[in-house]
Amino acid sequence: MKMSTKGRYALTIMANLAKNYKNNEFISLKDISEKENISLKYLEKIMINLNKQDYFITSRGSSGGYKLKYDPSKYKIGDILRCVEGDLAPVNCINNKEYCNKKEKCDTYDFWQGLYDEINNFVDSKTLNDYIKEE
Amino acid sequence: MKMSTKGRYALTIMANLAKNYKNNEFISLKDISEKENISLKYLEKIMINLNKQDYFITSRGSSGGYKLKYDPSKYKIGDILRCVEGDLAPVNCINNKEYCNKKEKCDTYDFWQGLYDEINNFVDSKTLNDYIKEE
DNA sequence: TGAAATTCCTACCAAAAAGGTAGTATAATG
DNA sequence: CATTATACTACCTTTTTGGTAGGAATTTCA
Repeated sequence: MKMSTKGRYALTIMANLAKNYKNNEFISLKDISEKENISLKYLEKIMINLNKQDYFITSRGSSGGYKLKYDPSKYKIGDILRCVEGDLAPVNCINNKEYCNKKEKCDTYDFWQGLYDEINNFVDSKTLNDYIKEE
Repeated sequence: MKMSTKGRYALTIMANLAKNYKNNEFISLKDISEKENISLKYLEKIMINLNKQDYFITSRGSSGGYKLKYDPSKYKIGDILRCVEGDLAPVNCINNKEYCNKKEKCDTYDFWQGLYDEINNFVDSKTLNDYIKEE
């Protein structure tokens, strides 16, 4: 039950931007790519998803890049992860009635629902602000 | 971040055996396979992993099968899942120092560790007894 | 003004993991 | 001794993961 690199790298990107929030410069993906040793092209691809949200102010060209549009405390880590990973349900039958057509609820359903709630509660209780505070 | 069918089916198998604990008959995988509509051969493969633990009394041949060796309350769901899925860490760098050779701890490390703890605490707080009580 | 730097966008691809199937040996029952 | 069930090994197809490649469009800066 692993988070994919998409989720991990998305949080890494956001963390880098959060740390730079008070400094008013743009941060380029190239900077993050070099600092974190992750392929630039792969970061770009992940950024396409993140950028569908109302998360950033962007600028192209030399000395361009991204910066957070809002205060870091406004960004729930759960939202960031769901944005690139999709729903965080540990099994498909949660939130997806078409996946399982059994008439009766499975014996194991409540357990999976409980785990799902636990995961969501945790990731939604953390924001980018909590995160950079640990510096 | 999905649990694989191995984890789901393993819990399904164990739940079936737990429900049958007070009845002293063996339950065959064929019974479970038909009841739950899962391939028998796949269940056998999953059972090979579970059977490496000291979980069952088994019997081959006609009217054979499996039954739980101990009281259902002795089986933590976390242990069952880890048995077939491996470690439940959401990212590889937890519990696997060879995976990441960075000298300094990543900014995101504490978040992932926290999620890992949350998941383990939940799955280890549930046993097969909790589970069948919900019937 | 033009070269360099950067985001933005689409397509493709190789390796790994998921999710099985097949076949056979071994053991117990009736 | 036929049937039923576990025990074990090998193989295989599809999907997902984790990228790469190439080339716009846009902005800056020398």
